[in-house]
Amino acid sequence: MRDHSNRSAGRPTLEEVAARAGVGRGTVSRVVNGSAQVSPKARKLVQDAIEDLGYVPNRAARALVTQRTDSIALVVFESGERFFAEPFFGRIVQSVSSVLVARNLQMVLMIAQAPEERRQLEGYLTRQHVDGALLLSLHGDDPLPALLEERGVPTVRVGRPVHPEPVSFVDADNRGGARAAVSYLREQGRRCIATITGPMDMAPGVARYQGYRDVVGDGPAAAGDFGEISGAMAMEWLLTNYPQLDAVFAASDMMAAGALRVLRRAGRRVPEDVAVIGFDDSVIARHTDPPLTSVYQPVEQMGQETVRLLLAKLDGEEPVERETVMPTRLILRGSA
Amino acid sequence: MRDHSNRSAGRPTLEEVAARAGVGRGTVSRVVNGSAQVSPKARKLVQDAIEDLGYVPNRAARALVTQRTDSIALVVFESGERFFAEPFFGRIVQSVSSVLVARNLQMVLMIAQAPEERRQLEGYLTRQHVDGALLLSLHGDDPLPALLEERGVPTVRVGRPVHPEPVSFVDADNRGGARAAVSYLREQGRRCIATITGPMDMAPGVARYQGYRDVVGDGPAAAGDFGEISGAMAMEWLLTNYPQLDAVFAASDMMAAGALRVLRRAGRRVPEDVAVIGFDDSVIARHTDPPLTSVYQPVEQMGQETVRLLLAKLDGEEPVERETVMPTRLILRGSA
DNA sequence: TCGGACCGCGGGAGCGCTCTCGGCATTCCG
DNA sequence: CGGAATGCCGAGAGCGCTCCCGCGGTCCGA
Repeated sequence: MRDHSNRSAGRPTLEEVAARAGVGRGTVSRVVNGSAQVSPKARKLVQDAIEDLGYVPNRAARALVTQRTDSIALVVFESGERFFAEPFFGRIVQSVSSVLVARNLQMVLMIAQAPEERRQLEGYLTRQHVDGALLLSLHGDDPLPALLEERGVPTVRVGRPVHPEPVSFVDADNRGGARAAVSYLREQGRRCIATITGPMDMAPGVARYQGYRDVVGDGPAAAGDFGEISGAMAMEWLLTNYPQLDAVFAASDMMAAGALRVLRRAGRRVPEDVAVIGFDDSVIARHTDPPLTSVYQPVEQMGQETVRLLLAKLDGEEPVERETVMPTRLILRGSA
Repeated sequence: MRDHSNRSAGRPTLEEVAARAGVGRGTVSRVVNGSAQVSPKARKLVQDAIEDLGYVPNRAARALVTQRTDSIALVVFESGERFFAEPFFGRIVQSVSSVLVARNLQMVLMIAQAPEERRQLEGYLTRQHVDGALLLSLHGDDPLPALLEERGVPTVRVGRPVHPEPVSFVDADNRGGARAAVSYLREQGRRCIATITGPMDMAPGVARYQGYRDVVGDGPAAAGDFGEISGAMAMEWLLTNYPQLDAVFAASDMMAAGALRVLRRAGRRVPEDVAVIGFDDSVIARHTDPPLTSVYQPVEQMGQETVRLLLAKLDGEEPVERETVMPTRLILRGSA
C-alpha cells in the first residue's frame, strides 16, 4: 500500500491491478483465488501489482456474484446475566473464533435476549447474510434450527436438543459426567445423596438429572435454574426436608456455590458432614471455600468440533447430520 | 414468505418486488430505505409485495454501491485465558451488541491473540470490510488505532491509551476508583497499606497504581498481571518483606483472590488482621471467603457509550475525538 | 392562460467481482 | 506435416442494489 497513482482516492480495484500488471481481469482473479491455470510469469506480474497497489478484494462484490458471504453467525440465546456469569460462553466463542479466523471467515456474534431481538434475528439469518449458523444455548423446543434448515442455512448446534431433531449437534456427555460425579459420592460412602437440578427446559439440565437418577434412583431433588441464588434456595429446601443428607450433586458450579453458602450458614461442614460436587469446572470452582469438586467438559474442543461440522456441511454439500458427544471428567477438589 | 412464484429458486430480488407491485425499481428502493418521496398508494403496494414475496434486501449488492458494509468490528486483544476468566469482556460484548442490533448493524467479533492472527486482522480492518472498529484491551503503545484512523476506519477504544493519542476512548475512572478504595482503607485506620499492581504496559494497571500512590505515596507495591497466580505470588513477597502490613489494595479481583488464599495460609485473618480490596466487582468477588470489597465500574454503560461515540463518528462525519470517563464506585463486602 | 416550481416516479448506469466461453499459441500424436 | 488436444488468457455478461437524471402531472402565482 504505497503507490496510489490511480484516479480514485479509494482502494484499487481488480481492474486497476490488471491494467498495472498488463493482463486481463480474469487473470488477476485467477491469481487472487489461487487457480492453477496461470503461467508463472503472469502470476508474478500480478502479485507484484497487487503488492504495489495494496490491493484488497472487495468482499461485497465477490459476495454478490458468488452468493457466499464468508461469514458465519454465532447465535447465543441467553439473558445478559448468564452470558456474563458463565465462562462457558467465552470459551466457546474463543475457540470458534480461532477456527474461523484460520479459514478466513468472519464471525458475526448475535445475542438474542429480548423477544424483539429474537424476531429481528430470525429475519436476519438468511443465506443473504450468512453462510451458516452456530446455535448456542437454545431453550426448550426452539423452532429456529428447523426453520433455518428449511431456509437452506446450514446449522449446527452446541448442546443436544431436548427432543430429537434432524440438526447436527455437538454436546458434552452431561449424563455420563453426572453419573460419574454421583457414583464417586456413593463410593466415598455417602448414604443420602441429593441433587439440585438445572432448568428442565434445557437439555443439560435434563441430562445431568438423568445421570443422577441413573445412580440414585430415588434421592431427593430440588429444582434450580443454574444460577447461584436458585442453588441457595434449593439447598435450604433440601436441608429442611432432608436434614439427614450427606452429599449434594449440583448441576452447575454456580448453584453449588450457593449451596455451599447455605450449608456453611447451617453449620454443616464441607466435606466432612456434606460433600458437594458441581458441574462445569468454571473459575469460581477454584474460589469457593472449600474449592469445589466439579465435572469438567472440554469446552474448547466442543467449540472447534462444532465449527468443523459446520464447515464440512458448507464445503461438502453433504446433508449428513451428525451427533458428536465429548467426554467429561471429574475434577477432584476439597468439597468432596 | 409464502408465495415463491418466481422463476429463481433463490430469494426474490428488488426487481421482482417491483414487478409484482407494478412499480419501478426506484420506488421499491425508496420504500425499503424509508424515503419520504413515495405516495401512500405506491408505498402500500410495495409493502404488500414485499410481504407476499418475503423480500429481504441483499446486503452485498447494497454494500457494493453504498460503500458501506453495515458491520462493526469489535476487536479484543487478549489471550484466551483472560478472555475466559474476565466477565468484563462478556459484559462489554453484550452491551455493545444490544446497541448495534437496535441500529441494524452486525457485530463482527475478532479475537487477536497469536501474532499471525494479529497480522491477519490488520489486513482485514479496512473500509472494504467494516464501517468502524471498537478496540478492546489494547496493550502498550499499540500502533493499530493510529493505523486505522489513517486508513479512514473510524475507531473508538475502550480504555485510555497509555500515552495520549488522537483517538476517541471511553474509560472507567480507574485512578479515582483506586483512590477511593485506598482512602477507605486509611479511614478505617489501616496504617500500612500495600498494593498489588496490574501490568504496567496497560493503562488500567498504571491508573490504578497512580490512584494508590495518590493516597499512600510511599507504600509497598508488588507487581502482578491481573491474574490470580500473580496475585498470590505478589502477596507472598509482600508478607515476607512487609510483615507489618494491615491492608492490601489489589488492582483486580483475581489478584485479590490469590492474595486472600495466601493470607489465609499464612494465618492472617481477613479483615481483622489484614483488609483486602479488589477491583472490577466481578462475580468471583462474591465467592471468595470473606466476600471481597471491590471497586465497581459501569461496564454496560461503558460499552453503550463506546458504540454511541462510534456511531456519531460514522453518521456525522465529524472527526471530533472525544474522551469519556465514567465514575466507579466502591462496593463494600466482608474483606475490608 | 401560461410558465415554472415541485412532487412522484421509472429506468439507465454502474458499483467490483466471478464465471464462462471462445480464441490464440503451443504441443503432441498419428 | 496436418489436425486435435491442451494451456493460458481476455473480455462480455451479469450478480442486486442505489443513485441520479429527466419526464409527466399538479398546483400556484402572475
